[in-house]
Amino acid sequence: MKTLPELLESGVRDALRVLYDADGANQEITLQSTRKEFEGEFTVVTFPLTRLARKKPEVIAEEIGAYLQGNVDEVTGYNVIKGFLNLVIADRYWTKFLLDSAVAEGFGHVDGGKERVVVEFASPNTNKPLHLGHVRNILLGWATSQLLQAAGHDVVRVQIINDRGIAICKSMLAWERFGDGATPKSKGTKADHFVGGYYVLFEQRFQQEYAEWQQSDEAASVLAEKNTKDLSPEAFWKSFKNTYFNEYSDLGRAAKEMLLRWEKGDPETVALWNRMNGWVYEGFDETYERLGVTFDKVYYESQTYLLGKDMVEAGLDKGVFYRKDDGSVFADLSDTKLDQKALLRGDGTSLYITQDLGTARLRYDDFQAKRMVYTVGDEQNYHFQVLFELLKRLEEPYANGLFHLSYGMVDLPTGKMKSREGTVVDADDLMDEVIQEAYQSSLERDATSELNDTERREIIRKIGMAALKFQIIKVGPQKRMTFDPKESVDLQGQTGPYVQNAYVRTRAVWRKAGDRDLSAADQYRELQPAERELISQLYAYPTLLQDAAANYDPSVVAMFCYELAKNLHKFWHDVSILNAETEAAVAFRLQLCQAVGNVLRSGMGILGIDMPERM
RNA sequence: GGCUGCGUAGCUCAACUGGAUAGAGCACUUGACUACGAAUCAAGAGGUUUCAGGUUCGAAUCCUGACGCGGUCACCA
Repeated sequence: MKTLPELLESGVRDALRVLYDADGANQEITLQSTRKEFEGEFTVVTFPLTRLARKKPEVIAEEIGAYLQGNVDEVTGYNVIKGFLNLVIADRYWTKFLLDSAVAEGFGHVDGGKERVVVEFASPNTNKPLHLGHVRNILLGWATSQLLQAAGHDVVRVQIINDRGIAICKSMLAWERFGDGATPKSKGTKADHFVGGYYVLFEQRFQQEYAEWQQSDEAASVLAEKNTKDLSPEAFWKSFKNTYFNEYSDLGRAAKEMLLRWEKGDPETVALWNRMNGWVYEGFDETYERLGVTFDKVYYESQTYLLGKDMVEAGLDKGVFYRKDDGSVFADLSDTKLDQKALLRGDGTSLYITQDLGTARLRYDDFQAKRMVYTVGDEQNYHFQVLFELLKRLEEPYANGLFHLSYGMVDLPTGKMKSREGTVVDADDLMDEVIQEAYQSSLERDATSELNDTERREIIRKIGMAALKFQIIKVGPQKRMTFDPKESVDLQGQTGPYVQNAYVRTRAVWRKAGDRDLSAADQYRELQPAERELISQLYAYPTLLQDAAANYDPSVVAMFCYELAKNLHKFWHDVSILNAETEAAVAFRLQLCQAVGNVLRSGMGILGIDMPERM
């Protein structure tokens, strides 16, 4: 069966041929949904048709409108405003569509049959707990993976955890030296926070050591000798910090030695590393569960950081990379404005980018997916441009299916989050706060007072999480966003709870309706404006999911849910459901509530937001 | 500085990828619960889309330049 846009488009082409004897085959027909303030559901823009028809836009619109009304069954009316032809679709088309298609469970979703796609998101380091930045990443990545799945793809969810390197060694060293054998259990601290605490402790001790050292004779001579730019002592010491860590610091040396021992596979070091990372994963898993996300496979950098060298060799054989005299390997990407990029060091060891080459291949071997999505912040745009270009030059079979799902950083009202300044918003704290907010708000209402404590807590959790998730996902991914944790999140207006409330209304009316004969629904004839609005919006849902998936953009699903909820609220206000004038109207409106409720639950489900039955 | 992204109501964000009078929410003002749930609805006010040119039937959107704010420019990850 043809869709409405298809019907209307071919109708317009017919009209062009019949009315103007013009071949419209190559003519783009601009069709859009009609703006709220005008009557109709679809609009044809006639400005572009003036050349074919050789008439004024208004005249063309009038003539095509008349033609469509006369020749296309689904069009029962039209109106013309300037060059815009607004078309009114028949009530019986809408009622049939609702009862035949839209009320069905799973409406809008496509079942399988498409490509397999790997979606990577989260991908934290193990030295500190998850924060607000990770939250955006995780929500975005999860929603996108759900969206791709709803659009019919076979989705594999993965993350790669950076579990090695100097950072985790700092935590290990601090724990070893200052920890007194404490464990998360003995301290009663969430395990990843426990480990993160030692990372912070290391930094504090290091700063202390550095400050003391600055008073020494050695420091005085370093200052005299190396402060060539004549900086103030404070400024110089700030810029000298890395050098100090690498060349003078006891703690720095100890951390680096630990890293070396780890790389050599020293059993004691590896055991400590396993123990501390194990704690971190325990904590991460709790946070992931609270956020409602899961992974099909977890990769660890400790297992992938040596990969990719063979691909570099292959690239050398192919002649797409070159080796310098000192033994280092480079790719010349200057023809694509990406400059020269190092792939192997002079000593033959690999780099970040090398590892990513290898990991891409590894994933392809694991899943045979020709599409892979990387959910990573926009600070790494350049990195991924280079990575994808390299994989293309290596002629990897999946090279054309790679997508960097880039998103903007999350700022606080006070500016950027800085771990040094302690302004980082912790993920677990944030969730606690929004749920607390939802709790306060629920105290002012009594809609759930007949439920027991467990049930109420569960509802409040759903409301708080909906507020948080919706607030973040509704913003387009590439946009940098400001998030105010103090005001936590709103529960009214353009929010998750607002959408939930619309859903809860559709459920409440059904509870009240009880068992009822709905067979009269198809006798319903004259649609109210609020009903037409809702149905034509439902009609757009399947296409919207496909478009959103093609653009990797869950924010449009969020905005759609909001608009649908808004129209449901208006409908609720404008018409009676159970007290409607006829039995047909009651039955039809109940079905409409059912369909809207289903779509709201579906759309919000894609975003990772649960719907309560009451609130 | 090179490359790159962004600049829309007091604030947080939209604008179907070039279409109508640039829309929502928050905050502010004002109405609506004896009603299927008021976490709701209705109304008001709020704009030279940073600025200056250009392209065309038509520009927040495309081009050029200026100003402002990010990101990135390691044989780091």
